[in-house]
Amino acid sequence: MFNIVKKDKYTKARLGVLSTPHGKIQTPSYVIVATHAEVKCLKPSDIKKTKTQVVICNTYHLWDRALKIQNSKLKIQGILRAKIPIMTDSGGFQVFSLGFGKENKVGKILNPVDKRLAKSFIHRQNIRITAKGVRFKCPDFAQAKLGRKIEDPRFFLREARVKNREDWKFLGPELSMKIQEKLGADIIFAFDECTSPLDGFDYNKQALERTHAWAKVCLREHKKNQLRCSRNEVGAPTGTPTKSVGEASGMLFGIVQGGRFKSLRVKSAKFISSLPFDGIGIGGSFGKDEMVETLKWIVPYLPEEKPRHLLGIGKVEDIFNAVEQGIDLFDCVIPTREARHGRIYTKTEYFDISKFRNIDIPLERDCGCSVCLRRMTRLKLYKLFKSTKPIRQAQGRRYATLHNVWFFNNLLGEIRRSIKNNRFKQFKNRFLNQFKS
RNA sequence: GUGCCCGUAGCUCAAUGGUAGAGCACUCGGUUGUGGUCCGAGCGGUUGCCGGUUCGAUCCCGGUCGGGCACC
Repeated sequence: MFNIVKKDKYTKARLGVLSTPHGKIQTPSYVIVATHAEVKCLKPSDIKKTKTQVVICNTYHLWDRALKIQNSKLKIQGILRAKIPIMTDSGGFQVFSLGFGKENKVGKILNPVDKRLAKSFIHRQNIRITAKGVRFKCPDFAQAKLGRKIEDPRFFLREARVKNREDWKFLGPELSMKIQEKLGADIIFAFDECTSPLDGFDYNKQALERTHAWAKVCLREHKKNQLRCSRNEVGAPTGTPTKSVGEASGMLFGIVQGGRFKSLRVKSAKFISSLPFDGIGIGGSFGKDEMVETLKWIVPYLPEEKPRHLLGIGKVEDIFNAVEQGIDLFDCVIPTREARHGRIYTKTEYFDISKFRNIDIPLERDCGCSVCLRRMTRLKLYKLFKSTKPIRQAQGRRYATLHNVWFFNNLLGEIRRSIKNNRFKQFKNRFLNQFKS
């Protein structure tokens, strides 16, 4: 259930409220990433200290855990205790990140260096994509940790078990829906194929056909699950759904793909919009400076009344640009990952904490986050990050994460207020002028 | 006092009679639907000191200084 409260007079920005079984989300909103059902470095009780309204977990990474769940109630421990709305991503991005990105060392945002280094032949050895879905090679966790856990004797036992297991795992739209229903999130995504920024038109065209076919499968599966769900709830013998789409179980968002090609993006926007999804996700790869252009192609074809989620974006500047183009939700690893790596965001800059060994000033002036309120200084945080004691390092990462997540959620709060006051554009210009990226 | 072992990058250690390597630390970049301390690059050395053997010694030999262990 999505209500648009206000539309900005001067841009496409809009203010809304997205209602879910676990609470309301004020939009535009940042969605904090909790891939493995936890926000890394934070305790569940920390999450509410960060103004977080909603988190996103990942189907692929919770695959094994999800299938052990017996009933369809929310069982994602950790996040469950935070009692906030949850999204789950479908696993479609892992088609790119594990199958292509890892192998070719290319991110979904293509920067000029990657472009220069781009190989003419694109490897996709770790995945096999068919009309029915995707086979992933050696997806097990332990495999990737080979280097790190080599000294742990228990590792070899684990390793032996992995080797005996099936080397390939298959994920398609049906299974993705099943896993996401098991996880019981408030908002789930259709299974899609995220292509690489190096893929050409022909490949993207084929991939888009798959994504569109899978979108229909996802809707069909989702409807089945809802029928089952509503029957269970009222105990009625017939399968007549008593609730509208998006209420009985999680809302389902379709995903627009099409890579860097206008005709494909437009085609996808029209097609996904024509289907009875509860919201629209925008996925895929962009060139470094092509995001706004891509949104300008897509957004005019999206239904006004449905929420729009831009997948995997946000740097500060990108957020302002996306909101301006009419985006309501984003998720991104930037606040959490950069915090763990000692990059701290403030209203005027983002800086590396390792450069503050001799300077003792507040983390940020006039910041309301729980860490700054406890008078954390850059020197103190520096010492935690540089400590030889793992527990102190973990403390440092936790404080950095608390601060960064609060910063981004608070920034979105300020953006919402500016839209409410018809001052979005001024706020954007003022903020970006003083923010050194 | 006698015997044995060890002195190599800021730290912990490799290596070989033929241009001395790694990890950590440090410096600078990077991170966009997360495989949790990440990724990339850079800086860094008269191999304790003095002599000898050798075309060539960090390595072999002698001395010396410093550290450790054992014994008297």
